[in-house]
Amino acid sequence: MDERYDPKKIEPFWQAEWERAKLYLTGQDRSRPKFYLLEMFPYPSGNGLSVGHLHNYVPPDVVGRFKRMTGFNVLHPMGWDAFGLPAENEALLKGLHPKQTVPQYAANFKRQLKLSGCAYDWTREINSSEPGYYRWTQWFFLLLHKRGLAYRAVGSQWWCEECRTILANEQVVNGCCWRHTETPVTKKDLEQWYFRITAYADRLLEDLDLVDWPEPIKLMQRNWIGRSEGAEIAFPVADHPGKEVRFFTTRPDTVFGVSFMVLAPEHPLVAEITSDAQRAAVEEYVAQARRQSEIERLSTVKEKTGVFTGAYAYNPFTRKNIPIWIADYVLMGYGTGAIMAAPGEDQRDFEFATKYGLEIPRVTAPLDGSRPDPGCAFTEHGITVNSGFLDRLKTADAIKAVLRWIEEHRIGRPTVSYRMRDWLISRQRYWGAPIPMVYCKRTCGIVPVPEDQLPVVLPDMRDYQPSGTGRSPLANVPEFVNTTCPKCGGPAERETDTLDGFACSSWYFLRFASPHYDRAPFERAAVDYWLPVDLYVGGAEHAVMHLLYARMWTKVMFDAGLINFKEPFLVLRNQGMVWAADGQKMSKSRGNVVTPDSMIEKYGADALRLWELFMGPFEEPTNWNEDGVTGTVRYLTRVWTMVRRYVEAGCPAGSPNAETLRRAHKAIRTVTDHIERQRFNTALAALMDQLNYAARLDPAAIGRFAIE
RNA sequence: GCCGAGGUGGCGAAACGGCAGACGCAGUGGACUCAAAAUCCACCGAGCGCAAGCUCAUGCGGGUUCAAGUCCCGCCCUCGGCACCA
Repeated sequence: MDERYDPKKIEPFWQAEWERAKLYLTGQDRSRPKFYLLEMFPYPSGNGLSVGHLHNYVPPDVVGRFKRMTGFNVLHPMGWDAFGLPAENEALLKGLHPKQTVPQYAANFKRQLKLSGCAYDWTREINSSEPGYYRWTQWFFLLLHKRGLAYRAVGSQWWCEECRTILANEQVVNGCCWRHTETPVTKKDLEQWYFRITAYADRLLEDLDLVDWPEPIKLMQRNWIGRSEGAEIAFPVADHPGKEVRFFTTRPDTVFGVSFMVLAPEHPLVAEITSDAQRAAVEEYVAQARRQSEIERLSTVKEKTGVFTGAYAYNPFTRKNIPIWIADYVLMGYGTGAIMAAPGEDQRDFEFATKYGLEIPRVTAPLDGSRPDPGCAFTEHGITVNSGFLDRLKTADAIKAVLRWIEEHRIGRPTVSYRMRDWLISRQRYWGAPIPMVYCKRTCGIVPVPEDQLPVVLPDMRDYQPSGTGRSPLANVPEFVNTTCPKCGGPAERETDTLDGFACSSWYFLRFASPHYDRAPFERAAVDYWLPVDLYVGGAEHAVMHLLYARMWTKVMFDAGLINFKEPFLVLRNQGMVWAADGQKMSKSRGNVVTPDSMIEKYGADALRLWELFMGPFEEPTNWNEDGVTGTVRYLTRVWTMVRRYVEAGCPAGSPNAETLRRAHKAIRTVTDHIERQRFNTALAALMDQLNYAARLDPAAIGRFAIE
């Protein structure tokens, strides 16, 4: 044995030894308990992994090793989220092709993870951009289509001018594209494919109770889904027989206080009811609202604007005609795109009414008998007043009474509204799984590609730049586009949009159970054994993207009888973000990136790994600071020295005294407990404490027991 | 604006309502060395004291309790999320 602790000698030797002994292959003995450990699979970037990324991989790796050593069959795989905007944008920026960059970058990630001593079963490596994988992503599209959960619709949708593609709502962050955080998104009208995630809104909400996730993440999902109970009611439009304004409200008890109505500028009724006198002003306002980017809309959030349409609606409760306005504070995408305005009880309506001199009736009085503040709306529940048959009822009872009334008079019904919209999955981009649909030119219309004809292979294209016209670059490949209808054999064209990259990551956790299976996306028996994931680790930034989508797909598969569980990730933990030493994001352009390679060169992989654990609490954000690595190097050196003394003493069997035994047991208990609760920093502290004690003892006094 | 997380030594941080600061980093003194590095030993929140010890300390102000970093009420600050959702 060497004199000194020298990681440069030890680590390559043992890493080669692990590989030779196939030590980290997934256990196959199904009589053992299983543990499926998964980190969110990364998109392979040319920048390689930083020590910040490693904070996502090393602590879970410790859990995996711990579980393996305590008798579990561990599935701990790794793969590449290779399709989608991040990979394609990076390749475009470098003037390269993702078909070359992705495998190259993935190989580098793999090299770094191995260098860092992470114990993955690399025989299960997957890459979502390979036909053997995306074949099944397409298969899932067909499954959703078959189940009525994929549909095509025209709509005004978010468009990123940088990415030159439509984005889903979840992928718009602060009014900007999630990949280009400085580029405001704009609206574009296109016919697009959607997944009906809203059909799962209630189950996505309820089943959050089944999982052990960080509360803030659950809350973000609840808010994103945004369930509201209320009523949908229709008021007739005066002088337009048969026309009515349908609206959603959560406060039907305030109907007697409705003094005007507001439509979203995009509302289809606007063109039909606008009076000649108001037409010019209305059209000008609609055009201006359309031009506005999301950012501009947000920046003017305080000041309400709108225009009178010249039309009136009839309020059957007050039996008065009330003016219909348009305003961009009413959103076409929520409810019905129209509201009843109760300015006495809604602050937004109050501000609007104040600005445009509209009537502000008061129909809810505070419970304590005081008068509402005349300077703002009274938005709390209270006692209904000035409201005919609702007078003197408490808000909750008034709501019930109105619901009965509107159902009796057939002008409305109780209903539930959600903020979440359907998931728009068409991308006008090259680097994704082609949507497996065909448009028959003659008779059959939209036809799904038969399952046995999958994959619809992504054609090779040298020039894969997004066009910006709203059509995917695939539209420029006639051999791809022109095909025959699978139904009638007549001439047909393929769908040229590709699937959102988040489709790939909505089922990858299943693929790892049987990554090479080629008769279905997964082998049922393997999935029944391994799934759901027991510990899932990744960043909180995916709270309402990947995590929501993957939950939805899981429920679809459950409904289709493909799997027997409802939630894919039983336990979720978010590692804290590691910022650079300067408190900023680690990035090449800022020159503040620290790579695992350089750290390992200086201190060794084990010292780096321990420091990743010891830096601070796993789930807390932190700034990178490598001063403390000295401590973990020292710790490893002391362990080395102690073991060497023990070996030099001839490995005595030893006879530990009661105190030594007590301490050893306590340390084992603490370390076990803390690893299981992801308290890696304190688990290591307990080990250091134990070393401080044991290092003072005579080797003969402790024996193998305390050393181990 | 709304929702959430957090605020403890010079620094990273610990702490079932029970001796605040475990474990480390940095620092100070010592041993070893011609010397340095490494290693080992001791000290290491602030103030007073030769010392035993005393006093003050967990963002601020109140409260509950034999006992509060921890529980309750009201503020301040930092970070994260949502952002006119009717």
